[in-house]
Amino acid sequence: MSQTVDRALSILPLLAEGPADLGQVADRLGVHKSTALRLLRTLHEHGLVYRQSDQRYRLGARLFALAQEAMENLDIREIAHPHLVRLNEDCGHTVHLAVYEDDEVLYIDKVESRYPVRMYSRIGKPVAPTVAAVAKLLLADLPEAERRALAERLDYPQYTARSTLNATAFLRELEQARERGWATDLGGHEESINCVAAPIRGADGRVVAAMSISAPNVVVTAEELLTLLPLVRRTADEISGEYSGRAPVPHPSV
Amino acid sequence: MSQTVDRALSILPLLAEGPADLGQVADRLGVHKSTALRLLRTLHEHGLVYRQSDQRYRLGARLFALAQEAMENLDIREIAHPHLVRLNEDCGHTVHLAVYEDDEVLYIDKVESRYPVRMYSRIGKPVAPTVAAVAKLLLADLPEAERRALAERLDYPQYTARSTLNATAFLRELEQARERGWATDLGGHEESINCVAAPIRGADGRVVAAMSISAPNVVVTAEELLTLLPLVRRTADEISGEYSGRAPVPHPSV
DNA sequence: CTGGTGCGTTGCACATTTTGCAACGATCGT
DNA sequence: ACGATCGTTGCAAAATGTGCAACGCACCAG
Repeated sequence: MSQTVDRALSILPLLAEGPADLGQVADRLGVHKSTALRLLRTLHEHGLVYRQSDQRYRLGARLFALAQEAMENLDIREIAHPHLVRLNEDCGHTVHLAVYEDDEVLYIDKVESRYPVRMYSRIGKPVAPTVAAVAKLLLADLPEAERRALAERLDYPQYTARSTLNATAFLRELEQARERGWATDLGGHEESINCVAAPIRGADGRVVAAMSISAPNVVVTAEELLTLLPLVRRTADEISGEYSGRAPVPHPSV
Repeated sequence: MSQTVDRALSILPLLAEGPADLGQVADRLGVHKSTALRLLRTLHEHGLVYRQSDQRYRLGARLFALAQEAMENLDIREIAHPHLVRLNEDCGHTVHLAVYEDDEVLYIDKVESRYPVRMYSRIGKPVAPTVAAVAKLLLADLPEAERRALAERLDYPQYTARSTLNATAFLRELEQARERGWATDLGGHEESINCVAAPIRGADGRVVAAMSISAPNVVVTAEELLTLLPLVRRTADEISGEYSGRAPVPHPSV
């Protein structure tokens, strides 16, 4: 807990909301203007913050570069990508890859169903953890204590009538996902969108990532989407096998 | 210039190279392990750094989220995107959107080619400033003093036989780009890839971004690509108009 | 043209924060 | 089971960051 660094880093989410001038930053940090100035200067030297022509500050270019490099270093992503593309070619729907990290679930790769890509557009954005199919699989694999603590800590926004209601219901869903080895989100986030997801496991059997197929009701019904489940699970298992370094892996004995 | 913050931020590019343990971080920072530990802890609390299961550190999730939000707040990008998509539909090639910021040129949007052969580039990745067509336009608009200083400061890697040779040649290219209002990269970065680019201007006439079409020789020759120049320029002008506020935009006049 | 207001910026003295040390504890491999 | 390696903690010294007050500058109104 370094106070100075803590203050400096607090500026970043603040600027993520939009550009701000020195006074605003100082106010929201609760420090003197001169202090805020020095912090901003340091951030600026590192390219994390940019000073636009009207002298206001906003997030800087290096942030993109860093996020980019970080992404490239995720080897699950490297390995999985060709499989995701192939799955997309087979079924035509949107394919997602997600990981869990520090109370958050986030997409790290995506293959669009519609146009030839606009990659990284939503990649990196945190996912609604209580409803997303991939989130259920990732959280279901946490140690029980942590899982329960997290379930209590989360909010349960009612995006739709089918959204997960509360911690109890959520834990039940996680249990089911863990037993079955797959999960769904049937209109829990957006009324007309369904997903089916399968876990990707490392050599030790722990879930390291999860992938899903998403499609709107207008294209395929939930029942039709469920028929793709074997395809998703097979793809996930192939990725698991490759990630573990071994040849195609057997079914996790459940 | 805050020493503590400076050290903490220096950790980020270091971890961007790949995961590292505490000792490695401390060594490369030139500080004591306990110091590095506290810095890493602070970064961790802010989600910029993640501690993986083997206890090594790597860049964290919030970095993605921040980069994401920063991207969404760039209104040039918002405005330009549909135009880029349309241009891509018309010509089929890869379309890029780039901005200049603090000595760096970087892509902030991209629409992939419909052709199987795609060029390698990534949103958020810094662009080779001495050869890229978009870079020439962006740098050509800098004030003369700054432009010359920058030209001297840059390296001139000889990616190919056609890469810009040195500062003098570069400044000449910038001058030409400024006069013509467009620029090209004919095999200057990768032997077989050509680009044509046009500038996007704000209400005051300053160049705020640049866009380009890129295509490999095997798909279209440089001459053929140049025939698309009017299309690129028209699209760029449309975006300029909309960005400047005086154009068919959602909100009517007030 | 002039006086005033709001903003970013600088030098400085104080003290709070950070630092390196050394010792502890855990984990892993032999 | 033992030693080596790595992460972690408390503490005293001091280096660093902090707030203050004054300055410069641009913009606006009188």
